[in-house]
Amino acid sequence: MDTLPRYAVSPPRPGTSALGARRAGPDGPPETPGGLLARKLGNFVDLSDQEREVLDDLVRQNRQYGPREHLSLENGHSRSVNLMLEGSACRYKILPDGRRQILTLFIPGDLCGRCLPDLDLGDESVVTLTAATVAVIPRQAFVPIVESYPRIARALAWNALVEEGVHREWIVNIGQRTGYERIAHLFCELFHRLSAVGLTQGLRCELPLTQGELADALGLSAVHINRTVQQLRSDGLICLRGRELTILDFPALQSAAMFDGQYLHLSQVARRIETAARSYPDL
Amino acid sequence: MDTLPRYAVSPPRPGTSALGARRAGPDGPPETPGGLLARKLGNFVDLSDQEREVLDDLVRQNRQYGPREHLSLENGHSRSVNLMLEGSACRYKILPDGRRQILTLFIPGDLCGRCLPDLDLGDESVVTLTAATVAVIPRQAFVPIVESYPRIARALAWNALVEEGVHREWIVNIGQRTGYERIAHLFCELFHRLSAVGLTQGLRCELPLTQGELADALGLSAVHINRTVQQLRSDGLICLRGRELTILDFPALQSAAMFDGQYLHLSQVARRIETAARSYPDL
DNA sequence: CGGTTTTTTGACGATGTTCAACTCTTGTGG
DNA sequence: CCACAAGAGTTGAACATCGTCAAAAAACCG
Repeated sequence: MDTLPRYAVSPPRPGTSALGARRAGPDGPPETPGGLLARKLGNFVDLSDQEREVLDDLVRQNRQYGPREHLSLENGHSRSVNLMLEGSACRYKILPDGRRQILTLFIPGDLCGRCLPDLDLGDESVVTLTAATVAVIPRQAFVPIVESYPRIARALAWNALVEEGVHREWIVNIGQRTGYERIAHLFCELFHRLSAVGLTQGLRCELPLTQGELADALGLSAVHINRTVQQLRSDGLICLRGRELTILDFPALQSAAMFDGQYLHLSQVARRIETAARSYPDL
Repeated sequence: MDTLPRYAVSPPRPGTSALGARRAGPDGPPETPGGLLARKLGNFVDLSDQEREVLDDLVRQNRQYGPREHLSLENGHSRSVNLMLEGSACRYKILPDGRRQILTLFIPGDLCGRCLPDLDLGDESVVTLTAATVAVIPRQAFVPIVESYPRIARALAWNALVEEGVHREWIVNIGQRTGYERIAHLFCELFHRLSAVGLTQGLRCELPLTQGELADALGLSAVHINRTVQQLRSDGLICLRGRELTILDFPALQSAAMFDGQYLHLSQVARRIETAARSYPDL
């Protein structure tokens, strides 16, 4: 209800983010671009080395934007799918009077656009939130892969179903939780997802949104976001300086948010975070 | 945030509704049970008579609950899909402290549960909101049909995509619109969807939820729903007596809600409603 | 009818918004 | 390197929206 969609169509915006500078997450070797997709899908299905390679090729063989640009990504109606490699983006919708609702957040590893069938998305659009690199993969390129590799097909289908599950969880979040709980919940979700692609260190990660964008994602005003974040800080749950988010007390944050990560289907990640939370009791 | 999930698991509830008593909608012949599914999917793809028959057989050949019972429908994790024939149902999720959010409303013609792949839905559940009749179709039964009838396959896929689109629209609705706008928007959506399956007469339909359930669907309190509905009444937009909803001024309702039915992909319906709105300027 | 659910009402309080100004940071260009 | 501009974060005060509690009235069901 605040920030007007200034970047609705395309004008670039000064890049600020280092989200995506993945040298070596605490949990895996440095990645090839396609490795990111393999890692993401590996959360849903065990992939063989060959299958990983197929995915890697898929990404390598397709056009890739240069690093760190601000783009206005095409929406799902187009003939291609965007794989986020670095940076973050969102899908949003604006009401006639300018209010904007962010519908989906995309972080590295996320596919924005459905791989197989897709519909005209109407008045929904996609823009980057930070400087970003994306691989643009024609939808057709998925067809032979899906036909020859049923496990990849299944993983892609699951990926889409999980994305839906996230939407349903957002409905719960916005519909039922207070501002305080909502923010806590989004932080939990983001941390889990970032961790799944190796973009966290300990209990620290980069928050891929400004407070104004948080407001548009959570259905709150930017001012209220600010005040509530301060509340979270003074309650000792998080430390947020600039874009750097550190979770100081993960159990407390999760319980304040009534967060249950089940819907993300990232169970290994959940376990890893739990141990991290134990080993970094404070910082 | 009000009504606790009294029917969370199964206990039946006195049937009240006549939703689904479709003799002959103003827009089509009396239907066979499967005709309802054909009509629904026909919104997305033109179906041949043969394809309609296939769908009809699919429904006829599979177990069907007797009319007018209250059921606790299994959620999508199960091996079957529920086709609503009469009555209404919803998918919901409850937070640990009892707040409930309704995620999806099902009306006749809706499939509750994905036809092809599906995931464990976690802590989401489905219950009927009124007495209902559903056809329980094993997921496997779809496989041969999808393989032999690509147009049906496409229609089913579209159906799923539209359902997702509805979820995204609900996020916008709950996140950005005021209570007044939210209710108006849901009324518009429901009227369109009911009209698509022939469950409206002129500008009248049966509202398949109580005010308390509306509250849980829209993220408002039941009291606020009540007051806001009164506002809608006194503004001359609707007439709501019991479960009977009459839309008195469709253009005004739509514009108050900033409703754009595009996301429902029911364009023929939208046109039909428009003419109805002209021919029944008042009642 | 008699009990139950649903709708309605009132008073009060909490949560969240608006507007406007100010500060801080960050990136840019001189 | 510094000055500057622009975006982002922060603050206060007034206000609107919406929730809670409690109780009554109305509608509905068997």
